[in-house]
Amino acid sequence: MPLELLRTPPPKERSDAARNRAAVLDAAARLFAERGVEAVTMDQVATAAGVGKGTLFRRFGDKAGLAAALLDARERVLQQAILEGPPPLGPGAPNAKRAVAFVDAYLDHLLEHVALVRMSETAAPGARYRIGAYRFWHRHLAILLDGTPDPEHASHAVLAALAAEHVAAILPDVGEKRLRAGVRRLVASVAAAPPCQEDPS
Amino acid sequence: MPLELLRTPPPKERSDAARNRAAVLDAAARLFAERGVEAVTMDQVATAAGVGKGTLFRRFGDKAGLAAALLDARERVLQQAILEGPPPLGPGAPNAKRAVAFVDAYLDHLLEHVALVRMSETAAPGARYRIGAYRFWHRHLAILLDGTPDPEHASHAVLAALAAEHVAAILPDVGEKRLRAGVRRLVASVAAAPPCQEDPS
DNA sequence: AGTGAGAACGGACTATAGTCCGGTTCATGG
DNA sequence: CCATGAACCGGACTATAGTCCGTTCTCACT
Repeated sequence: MPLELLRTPPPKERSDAARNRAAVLDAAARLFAERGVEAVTMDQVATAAGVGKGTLFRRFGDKAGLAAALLDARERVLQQAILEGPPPLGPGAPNAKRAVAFVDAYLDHLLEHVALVRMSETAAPGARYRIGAYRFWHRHLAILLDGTPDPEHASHAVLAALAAEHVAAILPDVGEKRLRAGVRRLVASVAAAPPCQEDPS
Repeated sequence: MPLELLRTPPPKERSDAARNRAAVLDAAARLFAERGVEAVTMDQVATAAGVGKGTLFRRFGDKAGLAAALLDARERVLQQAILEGPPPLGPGAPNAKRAVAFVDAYLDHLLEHVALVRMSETAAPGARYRIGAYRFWHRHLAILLDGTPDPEHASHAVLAALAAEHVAAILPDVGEKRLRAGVRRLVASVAAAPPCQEDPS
């Protein structure tokens, strides 16, 4: 028995489970695209997928989890580009340039799926900060902001300006152009702060 | 808009309405303090106040509105100190100093009522950006960041790092000390950015 | 193939936010 | 003091997220 439990790879997914998971993702993608994420209930997703609510929730946890699952593939593309892609997004460029490239790329991703990302971040309280994706972005940015006094906090602060809720709220006010420029400027000034900012009260 | 509803308007408030409003605020304050904001249902508030649910919701709109009403007095104190208090929070100090003083004071306020502010900001989607208080903070900070290329966006970005959701999430990670220092540094570097940051790609 | 353990299924069930509308109470003018 | 309309009251009602648990299906091992 102990030997069985030690198997590192995930225990194989049952065929019915796989079939239902695909059906749910398929139905959800279609419904969300048709009617908007907010307007679709979990009951509707379950019905459209030909699946019970219990199945839906056990698989994805909650509505945020379902949205996250739909975003998963896209996020992985971005993560891969960061880890192994060409500079300046990938390794090889100076940190400051990579940080700017990251926020640019992240905004591309975000603006293409605002509603979905927003759902994945806001359905549960504090959901955003618990999902693996956030951890990844945060760690990456913290490493790039290495020269600052507190890279961890600086990274959190920049990501706060990239929260879906925040972006969705200010986009109508400032527009995409100013938003992009503003975020670039933000990350640049945060990264460049220590050398020029010398004036503790 | 809720702010409008909270000020006793010119059209005289009926005596029974006033009595019920006071009873609700009283009961809500007590219950929230006793059991935590999240754990208290609107039904419980209504019952404890000796009032029907209809009354509760008509008066305060939703749970966010109730939380905002409870915070109203405190917020006004801070707003008053900003408008007419002594420097550096009030008028008279240089803008950069006032901006730092503002985030300090705002964090004092926020950390004292995280749960309540969080509820007022997150109960409804996008609630934070619609309530009058946010508008006030944003306008104030934008004026102080006048020298930056886009004060409006810079102000939004700093406030993003002060969102209750964000602060509540990172506080366990970084602690109050680093949080305060990080935010101070953020606003300082944002305010100081244009003179030192010279490197458009 | 037969079989048993356990994972997956699904729909009834619960909890809670927010809505609705008929009945009641207040403030004003006669 | 009484009539009257407007504003307010309150609890039954709706909608939806999320849970529970008896039943069904898969798969590995005889």
